Amino acid sequence: MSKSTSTKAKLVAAARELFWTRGYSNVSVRDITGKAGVDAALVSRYFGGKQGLFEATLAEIPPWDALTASSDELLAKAAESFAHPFDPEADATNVFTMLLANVIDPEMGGMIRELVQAKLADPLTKRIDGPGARERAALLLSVLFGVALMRKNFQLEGLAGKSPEQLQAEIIRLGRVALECRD
Amino acid sequence: MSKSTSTKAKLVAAARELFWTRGYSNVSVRDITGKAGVDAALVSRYFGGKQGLFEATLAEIPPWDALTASSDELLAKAAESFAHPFDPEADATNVFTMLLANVIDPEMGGMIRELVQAKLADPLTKRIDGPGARERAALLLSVLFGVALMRKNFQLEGLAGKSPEQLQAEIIRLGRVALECRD
DNA sequence: AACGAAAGTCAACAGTCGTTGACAAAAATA
DNA sequence: TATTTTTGTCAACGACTGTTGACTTTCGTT
Repeated sequence: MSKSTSTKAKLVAAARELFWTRGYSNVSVRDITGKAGVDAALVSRYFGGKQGLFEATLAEIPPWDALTASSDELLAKAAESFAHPFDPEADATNVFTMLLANVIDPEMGGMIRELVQAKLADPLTKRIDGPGARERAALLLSVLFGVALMRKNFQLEGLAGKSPEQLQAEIIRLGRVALECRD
Repeated sequence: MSKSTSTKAKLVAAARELFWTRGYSNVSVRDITGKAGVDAALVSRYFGGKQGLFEATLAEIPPWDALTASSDELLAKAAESFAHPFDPEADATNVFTMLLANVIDPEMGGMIRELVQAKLADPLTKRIDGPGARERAALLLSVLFGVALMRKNFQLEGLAGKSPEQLQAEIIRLGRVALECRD
C-alpha cells in the first residue's frame, strides 16, 4: 500500500492530462506510460486495461459548484466555471474540456452522455425547478457548452481575445434568456 | 474517364457518410471501402490516401444559405439550418454534424477550425456589420452550435423531444440576444 | 539471514492500421 | 485482331495498438 499507490497516482495523473485533452481513443497506453515514466504493462495490471484507467480518471470528479450556489448566484457561478478556466494550463483538470473531447468517441461516448445527464442536466433541472425546468436547463447547458466549444475547440477569433470577465458577462446575458420561463 | 469516376463517386459517398458522422480518425479505410464495395487499394490510387479522400469529401460543401438571406430573415434561416436537419437520416449530408464530429480530431482539427472561420465566422461577421460584429457573430455561432451539440452529441433529454419548429423558436430567441449591439 | 509476497521489467502475442507494388482483367485505341 | 492504356485485385509490408506471461528485482515479515 505504499509503492504501488505512487505509480498508480502517476498513471492516473498522466492519463487524465492526455485523455481529457485529446480524447480517449486518440491516446495510446504507451503515450500515458511514457509520460508517467512507467512500464506499459502496469496499466493492465493495476487498472485492468486502458478503459479501467480512463474510468479511474473519471472517478474523482468534483461536483459542479454552481449547483450548490444560491438561486441568484447560480447563473453567475455556472458562467464563471465555463468562462474562466479555459486556458491551456488548467485544461488537464477541467471536466468540461474532458466532456467535449470525449463525446465523439465511439467507445466512451455513451458513458460521457450518461455522465452529463446524471451529473449536470438532472441536478440542474431539479435545482431550477418550475414548469419546463428540464428544457430550460438543457438550453442553459447549450449556451454554456456552446461558448466553451467555440472558444476552446473552434478557437473563433471573436471569442479568443475576450477576458474571462467579459466572457462571463456575455454568458450571463444569454443564460438569463435561456432560463426564462415562458408559460 | 467513365468507369473510374463511378467508383470514385461511390468512395466519396461512403466516405462522407462515415467521416461526417463518426469523425476522421474513428473511421478506417477498410470501413469505407467495405461500405462502398470497392477494394481498399483504390483509395490510395485515386485520392492519394485516406486524407485525400477526406478532403475530397469537403470539396463540395454548399455555402451556408443563411448568409444570402435578407437582414430580417438571417436569424431565422440560421436557426432553421441548425434546428431542422438533425435527424439521423440527413446527418450524412449535414455540414454542421461533420464540423462537430471532427473538431477534436488530432489530425484534422486544424483544418476544421480554419474552415469554420473562413466559411462561417468571417462571412457572418461581414454580413452582420457594425460595431463588435466579430464578437456578436462568434456569440451567435456559440448558441447555434451549442444547441446542436447538446441535441445531437450529448442527446440531452430536455432537447431530444423538441420538434424542429420549437427548437428553431428557442434558437431565435437566444440568437437575438447574441446579436444585440451593446455599445 | 532466509523466505515469500509485492512491484516492476522485458519481449512477444495477435490484431488493426494505411499504404505499396506486382499482377490480372477489361476497355480503348490502332 | 493486336497493342496499349485504364481499371481492378491480391497479398504483403512495416508500424502501431492493447494485452499477456514469464522473468527479475525489491521489500516486508518471520
